[in-house]
Amino acid sequence: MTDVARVAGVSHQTVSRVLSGHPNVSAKTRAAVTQVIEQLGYRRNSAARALATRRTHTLGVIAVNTTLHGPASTLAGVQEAARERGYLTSAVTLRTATQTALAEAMHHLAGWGVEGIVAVTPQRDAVRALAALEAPCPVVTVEGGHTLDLPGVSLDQNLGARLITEHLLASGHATVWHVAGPPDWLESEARTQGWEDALREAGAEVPPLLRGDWSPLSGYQAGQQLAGRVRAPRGRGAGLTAVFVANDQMALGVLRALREAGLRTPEDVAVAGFDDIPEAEFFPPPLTTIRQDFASLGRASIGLLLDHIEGRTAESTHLVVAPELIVRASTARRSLPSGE
Amino acid sequence: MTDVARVAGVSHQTVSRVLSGHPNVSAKTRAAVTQVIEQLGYRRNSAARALATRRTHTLGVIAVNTTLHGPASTLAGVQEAARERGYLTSAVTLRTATQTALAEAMHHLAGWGVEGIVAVTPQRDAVRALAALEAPCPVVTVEGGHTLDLPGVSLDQNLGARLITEHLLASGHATVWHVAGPPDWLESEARTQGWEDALREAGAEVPPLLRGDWSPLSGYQAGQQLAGRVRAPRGRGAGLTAVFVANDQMALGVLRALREAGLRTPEDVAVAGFDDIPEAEFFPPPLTTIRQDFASLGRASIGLLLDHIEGRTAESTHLVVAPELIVRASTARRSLPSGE
DNA sequence: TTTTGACTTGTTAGCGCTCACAATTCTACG
DNA sequence: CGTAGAATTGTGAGCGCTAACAAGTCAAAA
Repeated sequence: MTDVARVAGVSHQTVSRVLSGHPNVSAKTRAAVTQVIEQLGYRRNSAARALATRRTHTLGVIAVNTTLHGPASTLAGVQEAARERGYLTSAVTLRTATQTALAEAMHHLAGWGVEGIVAVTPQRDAVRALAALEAPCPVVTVEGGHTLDLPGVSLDQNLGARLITEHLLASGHATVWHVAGPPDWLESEARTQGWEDALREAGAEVPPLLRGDWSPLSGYQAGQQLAGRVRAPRGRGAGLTAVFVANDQMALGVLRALREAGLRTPEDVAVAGFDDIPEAEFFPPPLTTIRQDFASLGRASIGLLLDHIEGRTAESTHLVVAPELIVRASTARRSLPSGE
Repeated sequence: MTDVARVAGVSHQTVSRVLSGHPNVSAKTRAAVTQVIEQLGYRRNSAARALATRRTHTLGVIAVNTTLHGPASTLAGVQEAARERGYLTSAVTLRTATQTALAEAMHHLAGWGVEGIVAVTPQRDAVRALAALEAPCPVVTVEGGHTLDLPGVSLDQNLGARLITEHLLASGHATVWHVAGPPDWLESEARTQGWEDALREAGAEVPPLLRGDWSPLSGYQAGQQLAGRVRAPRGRGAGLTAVFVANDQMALGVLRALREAGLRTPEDVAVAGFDDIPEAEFFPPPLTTIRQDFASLGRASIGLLLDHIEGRTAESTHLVVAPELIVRASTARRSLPSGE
């Protein structure tokens, strides 16, 4: 910077002013300095800047399971939004969101002086641990629910589940079964709740719940159980004609199990998923599901976080994004209620 | 730091020495200082440190398409390895790897004083652009091929394709068709090459090439063409009994197209993929594929990069990792060659 | 006891930047 | 033409840390 100042024949402070876009610099000086900067290929040292301003302009991201479609897309949205607004992001990927792992991640980020943290931790325990941890900076959660007082953004999982369930009911099914995700995931619970609410409101019977762990394998196992129920039409499983699976990956497993049991989708059993992963359109058959705009979710979280950091009091500390129902072949309308 | 020094009754320099693990500090002093640090919850300011040492301990990652399984896993590996070695990573996600986008990303990272960059850019043009760009720091590529003089790590795509092809030939197929990825992707070309080599070595006919763009949709379209060939057994398509698809997502599309055309997998046409995405095991039918250890790839790239940065002359500037063949139902052995 | 050398600790000067303030120049009006 | 007020530029200090050197301490050898 001193070099630039010398060559341009001004003080280092003037160079600094040009770089920061300070208004009180004459057009002539600004042009001259800009040209020298260009010519010398000078770049302002961010460490020195951070030291002097006490602002690192760095944000941290803590995420679990970033190899999955949802978190990965969210991450991309977060990064992009932060970059646009002049911040550096650094992500820490956790295998499991234990209290210690979270604390360690936060410690790591804090060591680098991050000014804020976006936590993509959709598990109830993780959010609780996060709230318990005294953070050295503002924290915003993505899909963290709003039970605790952490600000955050989330998708209206409940609404999504209702949309799916109502769609299936409207397609002529007497009721809808549900394969839920792990009970400690907030998303999982919200989807289950939405499903149950929609059934009750429609006056439909609420069948027993099946659970998986989001993996295709667990969906497959749940699917085998479901297939068994269909085949034994007496008792509680009677009338199993539609299933809402809590995510697309498990739905893939369910579809396989049903197929192996000789059941057709959607003729014998309609199946719907949740997430709209890119593969969903090519499942056997193409899957009805709920599209989540993860990237927007990520962007929104950055907006919220920067509102906090940069002092704009965010009136709404909680943003909820609406989902979109994508209807495909796996829930094609049944012209005649079966079994009559 | 001054506070810590005051409370511990030593100079700030001694505190610095304790923090840096300098050997010449008496055990007693070290213990005392450590305790005060603990007590005050002191954390060394990384900006000041970077300013004084002229080392930011920050690495940049440039990646395309991070929402896909491969890049996302690689990213996770990179991050983890860097964190273990005391570096901060910052990722920039690009939609498309154009020269300008790459330059901008590099500029962004350079502005933050990154000491090295890992580029996950598997496209030929991207690597070329990267090589042309004069980087402000060492750059290591992942899946960037070794045609240019950028150091990097990659998986032996060629070998993977050979394994698949040889497996299919060994299963009793006269030859193997191939649905390739986009021609400007290095991975795509290497897989095509491996397939072709294996066929030639086995003395099998090399059928015409089909191409997709990695998406399930493009696989579906390719699958429709393939199905047409099977149905019209005169001419060049005769004997189409096995297909090697260049990635699992396209394979999903191919499977759907074949199924819709009334062809059974593997009885009528065997299908194999590449990548081993988590869903592959639950495809209809479970997909034979090549498993890639993306996380190790990411870790290896960090190893290579730090070798460069920290001055250890890396003898091998190019690492190649071996893939693993995963055999599943989609290529079940055919007991009798069909059509005889 | 004295001296030597190794070990331990303290002192000073920046790293490259921004902030607050001082100094200078320019503009406009009486 | 003089001067207030604004606009522009320069000066010095300091952000929190480490590198290099200086100084002090202690043990063992002479």
